[in-house]
Amino acid sequence: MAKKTNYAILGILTLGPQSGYDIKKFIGESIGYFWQESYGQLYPTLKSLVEDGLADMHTEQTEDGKPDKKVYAITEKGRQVLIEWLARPVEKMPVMRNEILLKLFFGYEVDDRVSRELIENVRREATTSKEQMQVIYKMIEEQYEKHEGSRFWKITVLAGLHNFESMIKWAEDSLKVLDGESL
Amino acid sequence: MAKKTNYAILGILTLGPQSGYDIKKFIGESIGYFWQESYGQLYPTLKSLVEDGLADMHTEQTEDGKPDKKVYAITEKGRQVLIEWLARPVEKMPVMRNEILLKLFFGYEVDDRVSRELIENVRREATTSKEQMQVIYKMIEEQYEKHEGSRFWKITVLAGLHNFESMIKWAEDSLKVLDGESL
DNA sequence: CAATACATGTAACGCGTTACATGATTAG
DNA sequence: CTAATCATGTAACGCGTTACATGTATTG
Repeated sequence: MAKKTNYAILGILTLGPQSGYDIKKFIGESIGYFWQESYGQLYPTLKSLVEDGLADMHTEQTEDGKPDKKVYAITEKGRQVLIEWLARPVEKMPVMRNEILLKLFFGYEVDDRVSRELIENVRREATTSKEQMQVIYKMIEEQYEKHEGSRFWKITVLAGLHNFESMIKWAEDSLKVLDGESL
Repeated sequence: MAKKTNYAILGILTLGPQSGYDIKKFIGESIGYFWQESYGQLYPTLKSLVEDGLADMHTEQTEDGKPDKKVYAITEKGRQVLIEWLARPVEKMPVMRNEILLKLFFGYEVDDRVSRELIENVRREATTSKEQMQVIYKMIEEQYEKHEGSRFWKITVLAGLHNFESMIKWAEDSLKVLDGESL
């Protein structure tokens, strides 16, 4: 049960019974900016959750030619396993491998314009992402205020917001440093 | 040559000929907060770099019982491959999987104290890391000002600095949101 | 006396992505 | 008419970590 995918799925199932396809879609529309799953992980994991008694499955007929929809629901045991994981402290933050920083670190090997473009690209993308985060934040405030999860969802969006904000500031500072200015 | 390890090693070799052991050590003392390599990757990759003519290797006798030190140096071809990679735009930022945010997202399933502790832990660790980054930044200013790489190294340290700063701010804001305050 | 630094390497394992396989329906 | 959406799944592949294997010298 070490694999995080298990817990991600169990967590999403607390929001209601749904299919693998639904889960993938939900991820894309909510936690996608800090978590993702592929079908190659999703479907086998759902199967194993049922085998371990952490989820139940029942099929739903869809009259037309589509394959039967398999709807999964979290069990009481599953909820307990999830809660136990949530309460466990995070072992260690895995050291991210940041390709952009790696390239910048060796920037002395190339023309300054190469590094400058790299940084400006980050600024552009971070600016767009920040705006999206702001929209999502307002959406939660307006549409999910009553939901028991709203405070927690705001917190995760806030993380993205602060992160992209810091990237924008970093990009601006970095361009100055590139030009030889001292901060 | 898709594997990033290749370029990381080639980049480090631009700073001078060195062994696999040296490279690992260098990573730990410099880019370790955004890049890491294990011996399981390092040694086989070094071998393949030599096979591809991107690096040269010669052994150095160490009189005592230690194994012969294998010193690697980047070749002209290796430098060209590195530069070509540096100039290539970053394809896509790989979506990080952030376990802390995943836990917080499902915070409604547990007592608030669980989430609060998670956040306070982040703040503590980020505070320590930020201070370390500040020390490193000053160290670069004082000891490497003359090196052609200093501007680029400052930029990468700045990224860590901004990142940890934003995590601290996020943690503070999040604790307020947890208490029901609106931002 | 134990742990850490020095020094190199391989094998096994697990996780995660991508590509493949299939096929109907609906929206542009 | 073509692309996207709905819907499930498997197989292959690659990357990266961890554990194993070996052995000396130095530092605390």
